[in-house]
Amino acid sequence: MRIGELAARAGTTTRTLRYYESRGLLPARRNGNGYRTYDESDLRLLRQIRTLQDFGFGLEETRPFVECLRAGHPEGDSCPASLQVYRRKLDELDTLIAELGAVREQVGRQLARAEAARAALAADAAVPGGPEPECELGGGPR
Amino acid sequence: MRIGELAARAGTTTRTLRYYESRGLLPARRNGNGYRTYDESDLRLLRQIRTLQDFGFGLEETRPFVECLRAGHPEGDSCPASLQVYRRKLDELDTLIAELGAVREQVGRQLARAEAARAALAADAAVPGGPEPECELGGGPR
DNA sequence: GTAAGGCTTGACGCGGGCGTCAGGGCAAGG
DNA sequence: CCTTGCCCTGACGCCCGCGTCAAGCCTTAC
Repeated sequence: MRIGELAARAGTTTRTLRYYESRGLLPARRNGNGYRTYDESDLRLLRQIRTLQDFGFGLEETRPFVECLRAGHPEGDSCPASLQVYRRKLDELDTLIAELGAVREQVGRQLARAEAARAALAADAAVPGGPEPECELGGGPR
Repeated sequence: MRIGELAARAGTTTRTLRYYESRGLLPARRNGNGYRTYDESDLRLLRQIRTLQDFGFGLEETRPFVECLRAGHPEGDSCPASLQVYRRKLDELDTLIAELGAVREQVGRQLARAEAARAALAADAAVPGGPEPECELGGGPR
């Protein structure tokens, strides 16, 4: 199988495969005319890489899985190094999710506060003698 | 106030301020010798930008807040455009958090599955006549 | 013969928010 | 006069995973 076919079968591009090879992740044999040649096991490695990438793993983080498969293990995560990557990733995810949750809460509070302030302004404006509108209020609470 | 002092007072760098100016976010007056000159209101704008940046807002997303302040409003989020940015950000955060949560779950399941598989292997190995260990099991469940 | 479609390497672009270096000016103090 | 310390502009670097263009070779079909 040549590079185009492998790329198509894995739902990626030839550029990506050459990039992986340049990183030493997915080396290829060459046939007589210099073309890269792959087999089914390469497809397996590639699919492992792609799955992890979709999970947000960096390329380097996929390396233990690939090496594990190449070592003949049944799954990419059959080796301790892969499990370590899983655990690190879980920690990272938990930390990140917690941070994002905190930010979300803060932003939500800011929004609520700002909306309340605008509502108060609008109420004042509706009262005779209240402060005049300060700006283009076109997009008020609708 | 010159650029160095403003940067120090906002806890950032001169490079950052020049970058903001290049993006049109924080323009500066110039004094006789070409030095940038800022006042307290610029510090206010800068602090607004930095706060939002810390929340993970992109620079462009801070623009409505800055313009709102410059228009004379009491807060950067006193204007409808800023509220819209808040809302978009909340949506983005919710989406992202949900995605990360899903990934976290998947990775967690993969880890559990892989660990169970290794435990089964270890158990087999402890049984006389079981399959021989396939690899360096040094990092088993500890 | 030639056009097509796949393959090769090499190299630049991108996005975001700056860091960092190069090369030079301005003002004050010893 | 010289140093020190601030300021200036311009430009390249970084991170990451590729996209995309350039220029050219191999093979097959017509």
